[in-house]
Order: sequence, then C-alpha cells, then structure tokens
Amino acid sequence: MPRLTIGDLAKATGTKVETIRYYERIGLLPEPGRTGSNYRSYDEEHLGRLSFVRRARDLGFSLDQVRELLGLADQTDRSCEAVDAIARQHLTEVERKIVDLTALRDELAEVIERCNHGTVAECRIIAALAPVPAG
Amino acid sequence: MPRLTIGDLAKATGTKVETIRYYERIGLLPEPGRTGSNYRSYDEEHLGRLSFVRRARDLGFSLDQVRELLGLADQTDRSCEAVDAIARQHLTEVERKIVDLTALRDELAEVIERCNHGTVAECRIIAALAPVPAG
DNA sequence: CTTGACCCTCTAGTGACTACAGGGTGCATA
DNA sequence: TATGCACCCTGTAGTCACTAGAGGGTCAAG
Ligand SMILES: [Zn+2]
Ligand SMILES: [Zn+2]
Ligand SMILES: [Zn+2]
Ligand SMILES: [Zn+2]
Repeated sequence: MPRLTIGDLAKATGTKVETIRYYERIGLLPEPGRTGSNYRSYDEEHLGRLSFVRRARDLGFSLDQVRELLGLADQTDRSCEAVDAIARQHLTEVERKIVDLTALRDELAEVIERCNHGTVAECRIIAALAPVPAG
Repeated sequence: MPRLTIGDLAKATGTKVETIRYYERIGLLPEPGRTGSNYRSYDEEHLGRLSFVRRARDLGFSLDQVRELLGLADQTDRSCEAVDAIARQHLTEVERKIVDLTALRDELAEVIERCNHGTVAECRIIAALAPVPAG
C-alpha cells in the first residue's frame, strides 16, 4: 500500500494542492497521517474519497451535497432513496438554470441584433438598458 | 424635482437598501447629497443610473462590465463599437454556459436514470461517483 | 553546499451581495 | 410627553468554493 504526498494526490485527481488542504480544513476529507517531517501522508482510501468529491463537483453538486452523498455512500445497506433525492433536486436546479440562461440569451441576442452601429446616442443596446430614454 | 430617500430608490428599482450602499461604496453609483440628519438624498438622475445598473445586472453583465457600459453611455457621440463588443462577449459567455449546463444535465439525467432504487451498495448514482467500485 | 521542487501554516482576496450590531431620526399615537 | 415603530447611519463579517501569497521548513540531485 503505497503512501502518497499531497502533490501525488493532487496530480492523481486533477485537484490543486490548496484545494485538498481546503477540503480537509472544512472537514470534507479526513485528516491524513503525517510523516516525521509533518508532511501529509495519504493512501488509496484517501484517493478514492477525493476522487468521489471531484467527480461529484464536476457534476455540479455543492460541497454540502457532496458531504451528504459521502455520508450516504458509507451506509451501504440503507436504501438509496436519499441519494436519489439529492441527485434529482440537483437535476431540477440545473434544468431551471438552463431555462433562465436560455431566456437571458434570447433577450440579449435580440438587444444586440437591433444595434445599427452608429453613435452611442443612437445605440439600441444602451437604449435597452436606459430607463425612459430622454426624448 | 422631488428628493428620494434610499428606501424610495430601493422600492423604485427593486434593489435592497444594502445593495445601493454597496454600489456606492465600490464607486458604481455617485455619492448622493445628504440631508441635515445625514440621510442620503437622491434625484431622478440617480434613479436613472441605478435603473441602468439593475437592468444590466438582470441581463447578466458583471459589475465591471456595468461600470464600462455606464462610462460608455455618457459619451453619447462616440461610436457604439465598444458597447457592442461588451454585449457580444457577454452573449458568448452565456451561450457557453448553456452548452456546459446542457451537457451536465444530460450526464446527470443518465446517471439518475440508471438507479433501480435498491440499497446504497447497488446504487448506480453512487457507483457513478465512486472510482473503481470495489468488486 | 546550493539549487529547486516540494511541503507546512496562516491570512486575505475573489464577486456580488447580505446580514447583523449598535446606534440615530422622524412621525404618529395614547 | 412618552413611546413605539419604521426608517436611516456606519462598520464589520459572513456567504461559496476556492485561490494566492507570505514566510518558512524539507529533501534529492548535481
Ligand atoms: Zn453595433
Ligand atoms: Zn450600438
Ligand atoms: Zn433510486
Ligand atoms: Zn440509487
């Protein structure tokens, strides 16, 4: 069972060293052992846990959600209902964001479309932002 | 020309009082005059400027972009090229975000789909997060 | 024996607010 | 006149998920 430095762990998971220390500080990762010179010393289990965190983060889960998911993942013989619930809730949030951003994109595109590249005074983009344009 | 309190301005623009003070603090809004009892006192021009800021924020522009847009909006006889550039760049960012979120949504939906509601040990959602699931 | 890459802790910065704490002001009402 | 309440003030600290830096210690190679 090979021991890993924080740098090894960072490389293996595509995480910055500072981020790993941050995860430890907020209690998302367990405190690892230390070498004689006070270096953090990790094993395969730490690697697995950090990979889990990173994968969940890549899927857009918040750190609080990740924390819950980690806790649930350890209780292997319970029903996965709670896991489902977290994932579905997150999916709903993502879908809502897409709807919002799409509406935003359409509005932005429309505003930009109307610009006829004259002076700022005539600019429809500025007009779209200014309330009750003088006149 | 009626004078407005910060609360009036907040109500008129749908902004929180604290946010207006924050905008003033970071130099996005000019410091207004004060009454004898040191209350901020605004006029129609302040109202217009804050409305501009809020509208631009609603369209997703960053405060730095809003600052630039405000600066440009005052130079009425210049070409609106720079305004266009900011708006188009923002549109591009929004479009990229939509693409990213859509990919994320698909991946999430796929992961959730595969769950067959058993124990955590069997859960495909957890499996999708865990690296090299034991076995 | 020095260079450079790594490691350590602690603090502060990011964006765009938001939420107090601890006070002052202005107006209506009992 | 007192008192309550809504509003205003300043200043600081918290949010989220990191990221960057200061100021130092450790280790292997040349
Ligand atoms: Zn144009
Ligand atoms: Zn234009
Ligand atoms: Zn399920
Ligand atoms: Zn499941």
